[in-house]
Amino acid sequence: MSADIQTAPTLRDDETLDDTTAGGSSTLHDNLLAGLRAMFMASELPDGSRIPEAELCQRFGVSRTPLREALKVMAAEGFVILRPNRGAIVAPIDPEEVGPLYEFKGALERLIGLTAAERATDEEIAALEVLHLQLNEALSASRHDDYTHLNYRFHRGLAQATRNPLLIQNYETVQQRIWRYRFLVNEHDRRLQQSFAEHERILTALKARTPLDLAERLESHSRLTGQAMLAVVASRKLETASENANKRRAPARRSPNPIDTEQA
Amino acid sequence: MSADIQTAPTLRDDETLDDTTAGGSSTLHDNLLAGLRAMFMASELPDGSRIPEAELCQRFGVSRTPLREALKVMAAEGFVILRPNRGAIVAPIDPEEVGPLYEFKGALERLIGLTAAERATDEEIAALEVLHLQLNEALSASRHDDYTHLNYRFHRGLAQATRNPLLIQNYETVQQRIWRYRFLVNEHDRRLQQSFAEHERILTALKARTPLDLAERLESHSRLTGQAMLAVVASRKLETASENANKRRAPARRSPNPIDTEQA
DNA sequence: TACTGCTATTTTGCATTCAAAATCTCGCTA
DNA sequence: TAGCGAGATTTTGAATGCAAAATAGCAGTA
Repeated sequence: MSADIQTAPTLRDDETLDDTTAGGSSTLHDNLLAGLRAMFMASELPDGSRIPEAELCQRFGVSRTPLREALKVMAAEGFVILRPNRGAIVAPIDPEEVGPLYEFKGALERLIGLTAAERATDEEIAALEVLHLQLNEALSASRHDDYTHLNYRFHRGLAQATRNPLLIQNYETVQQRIWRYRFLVNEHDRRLQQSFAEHERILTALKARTPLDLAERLESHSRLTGQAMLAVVASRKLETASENANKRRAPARRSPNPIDTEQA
Repeated sequence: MSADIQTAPTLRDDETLDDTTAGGSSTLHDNLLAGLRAMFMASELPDGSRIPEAELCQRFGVSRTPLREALKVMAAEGFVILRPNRGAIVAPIDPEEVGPLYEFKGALERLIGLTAAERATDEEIAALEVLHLQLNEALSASRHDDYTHLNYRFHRGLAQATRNPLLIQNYETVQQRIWRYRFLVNEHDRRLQQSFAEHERILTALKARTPLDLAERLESHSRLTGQAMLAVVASRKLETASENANKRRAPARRSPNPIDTEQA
């Protein structure tokens, strides 16, 4: 009866940590939720766009009932906005939410640092080191997209090392919400170099298992990234302020203009 | 067209801060969600008990569809556990989750302290002072239940002063999840006295608008409460460990045995 | 041509229905 | 009497149906 023991205590790559359905036997609803989340992570749906129930039903091959259930959950998590009688839309990209998002994330990072330093297993630390090496490779090769993905996994791994399910879940959600704004900072080499240097120190603190130190470095890392994003948002805002004098209904769309401000 | 301006900037008492449906026109689903949350706050459903869809449908006068939608959301928030094909149950009281819950809450408290100290309006501070006075009255009169409710509102008010919607929402959820465990500490006068003293210092720091100080006091206040609960949990566990040698399926039910350990 | 108001179509919210799964009932056997 | 199993009943998960709301289309007017 016992499942095979080959479940190594390393960082799993993709998983839908949905603690809501005990047992794990997949209901249609849960698969849908996973599928939708994947779509969001892949940025398949343009932000602000209406979510056509019918279309998605087709795509996933289900009826409207389970789809709508999934959308309600996504709405509760902030990825979707439900307008009564007017359909669901992908939560619009809103520069205003970057601040609160990072402020909140900072608090979680700190807790992650405090607890992961003490609770991470040696295996987990080793796995994080591997990720760190891959991060370095991606950076050297200027594979920015890889870097971003690896970075995501690195921080998720750290969160998981805390053993606090509530923290893990909430951190994951925040990460996913921030994911949509990554274009604000992604392609910029300078910030990436800096970010990697911060990771270096993070890993050091983790290996030293010094909670306060790790907490401080994680929080700071997050804050710096957030500030970099906000700087872009701010410049973007100034830039579009004049343009939008005539053209209504144009909420700061993405364009290749990431970061070139000082980061401190 | 403009609604009346009489919406004073004080702390509102009861509200269902559900940012998920923009606009605010109530859908059945949302009312349901509010109703269910109210039921949970009122502890109307015994923990671990099955949630009879049919019954609740009757009670709320709706069909199963919107009810199930609401349950999915509650499940995502951790109040309900969905067992595929076997119905939903009220998330069982689990002493194991008190630790993670408070650990997480601590991180939020800290952020609340840091930000509320700077962002609270004078009106909000005044409103919190009023609550504080009422808290005092309740304590003096040994109206413990009132105290607990006022305490809930006090901390919610503080959270709202941060102006961070994400923080406000998550804090509210955590508060609600902890609410179910309040019996572990509630009726005990000693902890209440201590708690009130801590509030005194919190309010002082808030009025002085000293972020680090307020953060430290809030975090500490939360930690102490959490520790008090955990102490009860621990003693409860010891106590029932022997009893449960024979009687299976008895997950530490409530009984009048709150706190008498040192709190520090 | 730009705007208003009316009708047709689509989309949404919810109720109902239906098949599959789980639970219960009760007789049978050891 | 305790344990087991086949069938009936209940409950769940999901599809479908239906009324209300919103949207689109279009004719008429200024």
